[in-house]
Amino acid sequence: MKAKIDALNWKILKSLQENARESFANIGRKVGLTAPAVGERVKKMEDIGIISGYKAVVSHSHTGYQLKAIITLRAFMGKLKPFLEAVHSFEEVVNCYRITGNENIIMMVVLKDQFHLEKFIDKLIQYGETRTHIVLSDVVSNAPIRKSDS
Amino acid sequence: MKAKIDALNWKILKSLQENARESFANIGRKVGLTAPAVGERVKKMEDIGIISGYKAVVSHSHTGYQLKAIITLRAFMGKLKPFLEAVHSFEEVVNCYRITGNENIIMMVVLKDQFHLEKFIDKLIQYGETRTHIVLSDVVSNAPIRKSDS
DNA sequence: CATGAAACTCGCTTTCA
DNA sequence: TGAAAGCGAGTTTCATG
Repeated sequence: MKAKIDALNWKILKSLQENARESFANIGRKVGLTAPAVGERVKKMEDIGIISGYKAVVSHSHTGYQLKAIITLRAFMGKLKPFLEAVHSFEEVVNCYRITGNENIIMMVVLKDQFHLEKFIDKLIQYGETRTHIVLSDVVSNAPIRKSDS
Repeated sequence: MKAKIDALNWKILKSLQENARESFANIGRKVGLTAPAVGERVKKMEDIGIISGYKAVVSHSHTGYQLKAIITLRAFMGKLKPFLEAVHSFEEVVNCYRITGNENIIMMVVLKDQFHLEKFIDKLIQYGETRTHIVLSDVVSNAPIRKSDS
């Protein structure tokens, strides 16, 4: 689980979180290593699981999903498991977490418009009680993990 | 805002969302294009804003943040703006949204342990009333944007 | 298509335990 | 002395005009 990450690896992680397509040669120039050395360190971090992948960030608004919402769900008796299985097939759901508290599920969803939202909520109603919050603006979006100043 | 994305571009987006470091040549083989053709399409999607970046996904648990929480904030009078400025400097905050409803802010935070959580909540108390939900498990994590079946 | 750059492999060297 | 890490050269693959 725990892994010692030295200062050089933190610099590499910073760079890859800012631009995952940056070349190892360029990263090497910034951190003071040769390209193969960077490649080796990156591969090791992938193997250990520190780096779990590389994703292109696709704009929701540019792909037709203008509306974002946070929806909490308080699942009915016996309906939590069916929901957990079904949620993977809901294309609207970007993030979904099981949480403690009165509601057991919280999810971030993207939608085309208010009609789409209405239809989506209707789809959820069989699983439990929902509460919906419209997202007015993104303040912080997937901030990079930085070196913990412990 | 809205941009026509054809089937080929959706395939390219799918590939880049699965692995942002995949070479254009490889993507080309999968979708039936040459490398330069893929490069051109990708560049255009970057210019338009459909692709807004490429990020390495770094594991929270492997970097010392074992605890995840969702915290809502109901800001005190006059404290919302100061919070919105300060939140960018909070390394614990991965996502933060302004939302409608009784609470005006919701954020996803990563923490080292329960003591870290306690300290973080103390830091928030000056801005408003908080409500904390511990994340028990990730059900869906940054799901890729797929073609809307409209 | 052609050229320059980048990624991978390998063998050599240094360091530190 | 053995393991780990970086470097440099050579080859293959890739990006871009």
